[in-house]
Amino acid sequence: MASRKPAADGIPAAPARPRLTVMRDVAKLAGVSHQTVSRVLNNHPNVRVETRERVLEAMRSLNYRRNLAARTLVTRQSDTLGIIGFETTLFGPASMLYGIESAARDAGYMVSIASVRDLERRQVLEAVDRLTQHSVDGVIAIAPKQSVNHALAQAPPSLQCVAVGGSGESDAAPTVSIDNAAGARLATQHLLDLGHATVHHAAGPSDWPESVERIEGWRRTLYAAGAVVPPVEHGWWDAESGYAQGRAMARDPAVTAIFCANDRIALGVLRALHEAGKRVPEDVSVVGFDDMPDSGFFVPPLTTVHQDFGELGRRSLSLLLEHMATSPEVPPPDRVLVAPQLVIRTSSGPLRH
Amino acid sequence: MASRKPAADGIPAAPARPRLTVMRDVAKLAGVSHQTVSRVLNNHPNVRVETRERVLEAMRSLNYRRNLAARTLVTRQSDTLGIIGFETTLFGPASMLYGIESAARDAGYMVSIASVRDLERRQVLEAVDRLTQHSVDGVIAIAPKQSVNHALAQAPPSLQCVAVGGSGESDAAPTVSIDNAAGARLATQHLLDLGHATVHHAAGPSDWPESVERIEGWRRTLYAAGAVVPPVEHGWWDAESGYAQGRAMARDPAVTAIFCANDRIALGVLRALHEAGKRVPEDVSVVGFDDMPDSGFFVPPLTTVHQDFGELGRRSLSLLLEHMATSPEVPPPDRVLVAPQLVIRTSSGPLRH
DNA sequence: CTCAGCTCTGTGAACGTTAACACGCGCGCC
DNA sequence: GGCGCGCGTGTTAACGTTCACAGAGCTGAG
Repeated sequence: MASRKPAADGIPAAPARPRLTVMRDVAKLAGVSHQTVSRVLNNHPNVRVETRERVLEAMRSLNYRRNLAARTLVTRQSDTLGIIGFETTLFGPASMLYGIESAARDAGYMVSIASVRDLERRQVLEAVDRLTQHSVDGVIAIAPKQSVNHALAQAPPSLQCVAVGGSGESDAAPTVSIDNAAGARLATQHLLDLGHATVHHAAGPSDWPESVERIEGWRRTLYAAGAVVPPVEHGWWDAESGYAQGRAMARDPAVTAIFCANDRIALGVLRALHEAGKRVPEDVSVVGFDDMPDSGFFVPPLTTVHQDFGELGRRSLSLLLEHMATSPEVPPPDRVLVAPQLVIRTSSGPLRH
Repeated sequence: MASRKPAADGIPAAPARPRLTVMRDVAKLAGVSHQTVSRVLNNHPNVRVETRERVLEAMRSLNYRRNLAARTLVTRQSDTLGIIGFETTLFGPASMLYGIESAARDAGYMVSIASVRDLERRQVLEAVDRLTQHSVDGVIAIAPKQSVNHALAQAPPSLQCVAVGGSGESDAAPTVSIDNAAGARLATQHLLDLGHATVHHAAGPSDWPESVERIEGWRRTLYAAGAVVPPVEHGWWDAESGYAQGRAMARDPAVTAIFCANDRIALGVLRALHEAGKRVPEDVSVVGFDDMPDSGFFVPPLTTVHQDFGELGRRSLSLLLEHMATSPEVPPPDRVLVAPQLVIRTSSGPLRH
């Protein structure tokens, strides 16, 4: 029925353009002007209910959808937000991405994504460029390294950006992140309260603000408690690095409590401890950071600091929207901190011999 | 320097529109018509090199960027692809997403994402609708459930879709997925070869094709080897489900080898085994599926079936592009299978008492 | 009664690009 | 020498919206 008939008249072939239904068609059917249709679409108040109803009906019967490209052309806004993604294959960034996307959808925005392989200025700038070219209305950068903020500072000033997951030290863009220092404090204090003389730290990379802030929080807490601050070695965010650090620590009998920069590192530490014949938590307590989906099923179930990545995404979106609403004269960029939460499972406990 | 001056003449305020640089400006500077600029931009052959050079120079000096919205309006293609995402917070889907996005970028496409909270027809259709409205040129659906294919069948026929990660049983769209049956065969045969009388299976959800195909591959392999096929219980894709299934299996002395539907389930199984005092692999061998980043650091390191999610993404993209290139008359949809690979670590071994 | 000021609607002109055609020029061929 | 043809370029008209106006009809105050 609905199949397109080959033009039966003299014309050899129909033009390649299928002629989609546009406002004019709706207008004609409803017996109004295209402008009235536009008004209905944009919820302009000054349309008689009766007229509006007629237009709506026409749109329905023609299965009309407005052409966003045309709209974007004239309004210069696309109802699309850009996300600069990094390592989005990992749980944390992937969750933020999801959180942002959900929130954006609820706010009526589409989301386009530009991943970067690494966080060099050039790549970030190129991502920004790709996004601008597709005329996004704003950008959220999953930006766990300083370099991103530097790059963002070079973005066209008309483009609103917010950075999520990084440090707030840049003045390039407002930032939303977990309160890493608070999380580290929670974890460290928990271990101290359990009676451990001090707490060792299996750290992340040295050039990631998240890692640095966790170290800082951990260090301060020890200092405040008058405990000795053991030296830290930096690693990557994965289990392999945790395993390496864990092996070293397992050899040191002074180590009775380890705060890991994230759950994956904790997984590696756990394995190293296991191989060294140390029991957790009887001999050594371990605490992670992130609360990945399965960390409750590590051996033993991991005590960890829970991050609400979804909340992070939502907050960053609302911050962006807020900044987009105010005029482009730059207000002092804010930093939003999301409070983390300690989840106590069985990998931490008092020292027992 | 480049700041906008307030109009000094009689006009009270500059119009809100900042007047961005357009083809006409470039044309004027280069002393050609805007059409020539367009030709340069689109690499039309019939432009004298000298002219092209002049235009390019003008574009550079004006920092011109073409307005994609206008281009989309007239060409009816946006150079943007849509992705329908599901559970993109998990490693597998997140990796596919990343793989698709990278491949798309290399092919000159932008990627917009529409997540669905669950895979009901209505939500999927709504996602398709959102994407069409933003005039994407094609859609890749991360579609691990049958319902998605059904929904896709209802999408406007002009919209090219490919489904990734699902079963190929639908005729709605071409599909690319891991060869789940082959993967299951690899795992099962490996355990059989190790000398186990039979292999138990910790399964995923019953309504996911991936899960069903893995069961099927496992079952066939046992059958072909003349081994008894133990009953399966379905669960979810997470460690919790694996833990529950693992506890039950730990009680059964006949269980000496367990093939898990994914690595997270394997993690739970490992924990259950550990708690029950069973040694892995001495008492029970365990094999997973996915090869998540840290499964090499489980206790013990997990033997598993490696999926190349990046390849999956690339293949689905090239399939989509291929289908977009051929005219809309629907060619019989293909199914592309990506071969998985067994990664042997230490969680599997011969039975030892 | 008149005129200002609402409410509702229509008309024409952007927006910035590509498509379709037209034109002038030089070249080779008969 | 005429003619056809390909090359490089310019001119004009879409594409489907929204914006800025203008105008018709009504209301109510002076």
